[in-house]
Amino acid sequence: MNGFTNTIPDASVRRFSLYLRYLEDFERSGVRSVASDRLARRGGTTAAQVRKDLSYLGSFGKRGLGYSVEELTRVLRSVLGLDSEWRVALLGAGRIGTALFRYQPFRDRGFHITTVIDNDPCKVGTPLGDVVIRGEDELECALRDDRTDLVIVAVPAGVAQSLVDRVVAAGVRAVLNYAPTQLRLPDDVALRNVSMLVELQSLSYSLARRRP
Amino acid sequence: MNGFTNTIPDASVRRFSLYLRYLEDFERSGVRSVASDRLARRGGTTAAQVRKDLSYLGSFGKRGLGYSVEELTRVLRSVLGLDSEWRVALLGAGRIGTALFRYQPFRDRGFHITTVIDNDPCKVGTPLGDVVIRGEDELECALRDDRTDLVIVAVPAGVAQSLVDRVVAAGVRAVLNYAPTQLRLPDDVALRNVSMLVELQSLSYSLARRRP
DNA sequence: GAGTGTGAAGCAGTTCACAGCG
DNA sequence: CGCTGTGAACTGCTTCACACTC
Repeated sequence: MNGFTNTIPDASVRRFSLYLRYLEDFERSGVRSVASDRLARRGGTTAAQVRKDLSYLGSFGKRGLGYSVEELTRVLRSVLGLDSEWRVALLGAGRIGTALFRYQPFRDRGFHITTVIDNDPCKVGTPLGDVVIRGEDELECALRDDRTDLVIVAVPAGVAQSLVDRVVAAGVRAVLNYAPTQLRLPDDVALRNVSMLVELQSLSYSLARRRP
Repeated sequence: MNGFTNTIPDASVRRFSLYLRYLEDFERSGVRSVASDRLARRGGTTAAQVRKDLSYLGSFGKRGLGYSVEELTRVLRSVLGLDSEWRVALLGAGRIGTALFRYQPFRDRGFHITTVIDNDPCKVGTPLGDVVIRGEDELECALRDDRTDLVIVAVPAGVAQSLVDRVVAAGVRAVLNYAPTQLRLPDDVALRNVSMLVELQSLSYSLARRRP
């Protein structure tokens, strides 16, 4: 592995998150070193897959032994950008938004929700945890003042696009979208869609196939 | 297309959900007929992709014209199993669980949450919407009585596996997992994982790459 | 003419298999 | 000897290109 200018497949990056999760479990149970096939069994992949994924990051496995849990954890954290504290704005303080706001794993990983925006006048000015909910009209200045890196969209489909346009114009370069709509963004903005309905419907597809 | 015994790629099935969403928008705005490149532009794919996907379902486009919005909607609904009413059990009535319970798009699509299970004694016996929360000990009989087709897991990672083992033993064949853990299931049980952390971390990966 | 349906080509991610290091 | 790291083969999704139909 030349160690630079490589493009890591998206699928591998997503698996890094999973490996990290397992490694933290291993670390907690005092395991110091782990081989690719153990990681694979834990995560439902294959040993070759694990090694290929990790080889994108360099080569720090010990042959005949495996990977140092501590070292691999550190590398994955760093690659995934979990060394930095990311400043996150949450758009929408409805049920989904609130649940995300309080979701502990986000906080544990250094994602700090510093801004919450909602257009309901009853909510504006009230606190959500340690943050005061602000109105839509304050969007731009909130993003600027809080130096927002990343936005989580949890508003109804109808208003998502126009809000996100403003977010992008304000310079944010990463969007996690929970709204059930396809957002149009410039190419240089990273976008991830989480569609609960797509997942659920792909399950009902398998159920429907199963008993014809 | 021979119309039978074909395996539709998973990626296509997931796009079906998206196409359906767009078609419903089109239907609402009175559009009767839609060409592949219009669907593609709406969803950020290519026209060839749309046609290939739809060709798995048979061939009912009109050459020179496009697809009937009404017909295509009906076909996609049927393929995705949205004609049936699915009976869903929700495990975990915490913040995530509650938000999912009330999530309107699920209800609109015929996913009916008929059972809610939580192990918090304070919650057991209290209502969540139109359903009374039941204790963990009632899991098996609840699944049986309600003839559950599908289970949504929204409990902490630590208890997810053991609960799901019981769910599978009770005959449920589809699981939507929101718990941040890798579940081990028999091959004949359909599983979809939704990991909010994986998505968020893949965004922080792109952010970290961007400004080295 | 406009737009579908589809083999064939292209490409990306996965798996294999083995040389090489600890 | 065990397990990594990796080119090479493979698999499966995507894109292309064009014959065909309305």
